Amino acid sequence: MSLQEATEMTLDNPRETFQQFLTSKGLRVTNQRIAIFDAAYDAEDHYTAEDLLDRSRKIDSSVSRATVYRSLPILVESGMIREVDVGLDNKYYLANRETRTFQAQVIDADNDKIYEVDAPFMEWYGKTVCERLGMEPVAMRLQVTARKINPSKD
Amino acid sequence: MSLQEATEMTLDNPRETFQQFLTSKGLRVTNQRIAIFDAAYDAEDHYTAEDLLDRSRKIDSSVSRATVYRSLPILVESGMIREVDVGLDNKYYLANRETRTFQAQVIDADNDKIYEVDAPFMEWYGKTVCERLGMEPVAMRLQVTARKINPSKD
DNA sequence: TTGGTTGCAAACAATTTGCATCTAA
DNA sequence: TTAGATGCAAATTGTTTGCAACCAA
Repeated sequence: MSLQEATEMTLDNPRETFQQFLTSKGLRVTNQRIAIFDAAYDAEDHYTAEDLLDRSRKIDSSVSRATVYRSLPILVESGMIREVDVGLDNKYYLANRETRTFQAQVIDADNDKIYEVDAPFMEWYGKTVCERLGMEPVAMRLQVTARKINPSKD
Repeated sequence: MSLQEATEMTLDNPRETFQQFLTSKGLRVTNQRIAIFDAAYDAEDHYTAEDLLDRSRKIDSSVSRATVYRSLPILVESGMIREVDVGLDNKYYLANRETRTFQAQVIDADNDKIYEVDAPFMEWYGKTVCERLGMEPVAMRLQVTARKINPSKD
């Protein structure tokens, strides 16, 4: 395996990417941070801080609630997960795997389940809205609360 | 003044409208609720529950924090005010005067100031996003965090 | 070696609730 | 008259913080 191949492999491995992020910021690579990262990046769906604590502890039982809360902003800043605050009781988080187009959230009004939906031209739309105020978008979110049209089947 | 004129006047008066809402729901018209309503509907800008408590107390000093919190959902349900949760530390509220087109929120990333902006075709867009999931929109929100393009002047 | 990191428990801040009292209808 | 509404203070919930012990670099 060439050095170049090794480098590429490394960059393909999300955990390595996260470790490099930590190092580049002068932060330490601790067992707890790796356990929390693995739990956070593996998850299929949205999760709360408390969910993440449970999942992290299955990997490293020493993980504390405080460390989860202290790690979440780091994970978000690294771009490996996204934060989604839809105004429910707590904030939700989500692994940020391939997605690059803008995502909208649809919240089922009957069970608070969150769906992520591609909304590509949202980007342009947000920019338009900002222009009227002489501003430029830093982040944007379309959030739709909705209800199943035919609730016979759930 | 005819009876018809009197009725029209009544319906034009927001406080009367709110009182009628209370009565129609079998809720009592109390001094505190009216004071809170007046404070809430008069406000020019967004406000928090705590802001509203201060404003209400200037009208009726007996208003308690608990009553403000208990009244807010009623005010929202009456349609006289709107709730805007942009994921900042607390929820914001806003008098809902004439507006009928869809509103987007632009949050200044530098000072957390919230701007309400008309976004009429959002309505259609939200519906489109929902259709893919076999749902219909109950409420929707476009929220854009943005920054002044030329921050020389604030 | 040593400054960043951790777990713990206490602290916080926003909101909700139990209860005795009050009051609109 | 009486069920709904209120004020107060205590409780709850999600999150943050101070601090002594710990450990990655």
